[in-house]
Amino acid sequence: MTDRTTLKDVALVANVSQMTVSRVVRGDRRVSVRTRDRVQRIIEQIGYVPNKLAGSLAHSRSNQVAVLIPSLVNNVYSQVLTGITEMLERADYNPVVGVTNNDLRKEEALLESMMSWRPAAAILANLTHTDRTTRILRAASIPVVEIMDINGVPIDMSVGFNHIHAAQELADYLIGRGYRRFGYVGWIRNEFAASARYAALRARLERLGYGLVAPDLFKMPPDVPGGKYGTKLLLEQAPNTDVIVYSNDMAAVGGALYCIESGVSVPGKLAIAGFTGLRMGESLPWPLTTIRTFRHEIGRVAGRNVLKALSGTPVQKVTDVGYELVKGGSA
Amino acid sequence: MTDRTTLKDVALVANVSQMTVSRVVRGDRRVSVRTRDRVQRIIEQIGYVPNKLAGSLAHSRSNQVAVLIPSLVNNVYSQVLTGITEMLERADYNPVVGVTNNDLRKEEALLESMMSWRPAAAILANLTHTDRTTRILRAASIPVVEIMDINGVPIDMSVGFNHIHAAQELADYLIGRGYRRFGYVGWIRNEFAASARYAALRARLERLGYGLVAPDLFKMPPDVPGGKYGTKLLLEQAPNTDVIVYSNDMAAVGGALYCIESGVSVPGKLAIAGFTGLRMGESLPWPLTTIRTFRHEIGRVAGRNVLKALSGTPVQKVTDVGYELVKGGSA
DNA sequence: TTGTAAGCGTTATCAC
DNA sequence: GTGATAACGCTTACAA
Repeated sequence: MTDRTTLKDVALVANVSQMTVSRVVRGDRRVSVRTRDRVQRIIEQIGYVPNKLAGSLAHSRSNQVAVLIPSLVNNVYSQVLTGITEMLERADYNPVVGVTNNDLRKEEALLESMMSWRPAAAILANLTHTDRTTRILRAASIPVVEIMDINGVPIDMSVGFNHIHAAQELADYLIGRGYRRFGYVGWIRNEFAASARYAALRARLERLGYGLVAPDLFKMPPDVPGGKYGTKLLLEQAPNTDVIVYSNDMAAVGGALYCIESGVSVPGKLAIAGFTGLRMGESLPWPLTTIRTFRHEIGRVAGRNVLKALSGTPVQKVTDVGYELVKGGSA
Repeated sequence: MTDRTTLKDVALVANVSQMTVSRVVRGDRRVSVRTRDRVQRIIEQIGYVPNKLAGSLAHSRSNQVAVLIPSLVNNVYSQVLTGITEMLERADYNPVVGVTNNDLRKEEALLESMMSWRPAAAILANLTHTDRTTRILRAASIPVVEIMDINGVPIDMSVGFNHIHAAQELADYLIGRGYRRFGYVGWIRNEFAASARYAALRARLERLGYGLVAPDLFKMPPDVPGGKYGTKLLLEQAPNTDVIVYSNDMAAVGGALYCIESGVSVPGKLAIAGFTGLRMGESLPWPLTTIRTFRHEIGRVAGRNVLKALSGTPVQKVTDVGYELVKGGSA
């Protein structure tokens, strides 16, 4: 409705055919240097911008990638998205972003809307989707990367780490350190990965005969104030707790602030452990014991896998970027 | 290359013309109820997904909005982006996201790439751009919203608040509280809004005869560890400092943690003030004095303005969503 | 090296 | 209400 300049306009001025201009634009070799230079100058002059709607339609393939993430407020996903855009931009792919708010129906609806753009690939979070979502993705037969969790069978490819192993390793470490009375703060409904970790932690502890006190914080966002408040609640409910595991480092920092403010000695009286490995945790008086995860790396690998798959390079189905148990001073 | 089902396929099965199917898909009233129902059933059955590449080309108008933001790691922008997507999704517009890393050249390059998709509108950060960026946007004659800063003349519309006023108000408040020896921690190069605030703060203080000590932290990210380390440096350099202003709340929390760890009493010995109003600041032993800004709201208003402009509703050029001085216990 | 012609899958327009 | 036809701006496949 605006950019009225088309290939034809350029061609007219340059006194060549549209095809020649098209070739110049796409960097096709089969154009004489003289012609190419002249056409390029004219393109600059009249400010021609290629129309990829038309291009992709004709080519029946776009350079857009559908990206569906659960949340942007959660720092983890912004870092993942940063990694994704970094890689995609290099190859001139544009991410089309949708935020699902951990709602599988919304994921489905957004995906459906995005599929109309015939994206070249799709990246989405977790391995759990509605049947319809899965069907749409399968039918599209484009590269699909499911990120964060690798504990299951991906539609096409998955990139992440094993949340269950991570939770178990943390549990074992804490038990090894002698903690016995566990508390948990910060789970939020519909966060698949967090739920999986919580379940794994609880299962591990139960098998070994230890309990896990978790106040009903399902609706509480696992951020700093939530962690602080949750800690207060938990300690009121179970004053003997000797270690609290938080669903993420933000909540753990909140717990740390509660302890500092209330004079609860850490880890002497109460130990604290987080999950995610935000840089913030390193700044506490005692470095936070946590599971460091590689969010940025997950994004980058997801992006790279998309590009590889699009260029026909074979890609491994499941990529485990791992995690790292950080043995801090807080537990 | 995949979804071979087109309008034609549906039309064939339904025994109507493509136009009728097209009307049904777009919810055009001028189709008999019977035909509509039948066509819709068939669409469901054979799993037809409209191709918006073709649609937008014919219609010469897309439902994509180009969104260019400086960074996703900075929580502020993820919140803004969340607000934007929320509004756009309601009207079935998809955001195409680019991350500029505060680099105007990159902004220009990304914009150029995105313009090929003939976005219906564009949202980008700040009022400073390359000449080329401005020219491209002007030439496109689509709604353009510049967010965060409103201190200047927008290309089309702007949504944000006055960073200079905010910085001045904070300065005046702190001076009113009796602080005299100011320190500053956390500015990062190329962050236009942060730079503007720093400059305004410094100017205000100088005019009133007070100095401002700022170690060379330009390359240091204004996050929690950066704030903690910067505070240490600053106090080594100027031990008499009685108040430190941080470029954002993350850095301020870092400063707070430094004080807690080193036994520096706040605000007795040293006062602390942040900027942005993250929830985290409320969890410190003393609520953080800060300037609360409305990131989510900025995003929502930006999105709403885009939708309004696209629907022909008149929109005000400059929207000031304001800010709020939070008088906490830390200063 | 360059050009011609036939799509790509929609929608606008105007008949019927 | 419904349908035929011409765009939309580009690329593919050939031809020259």
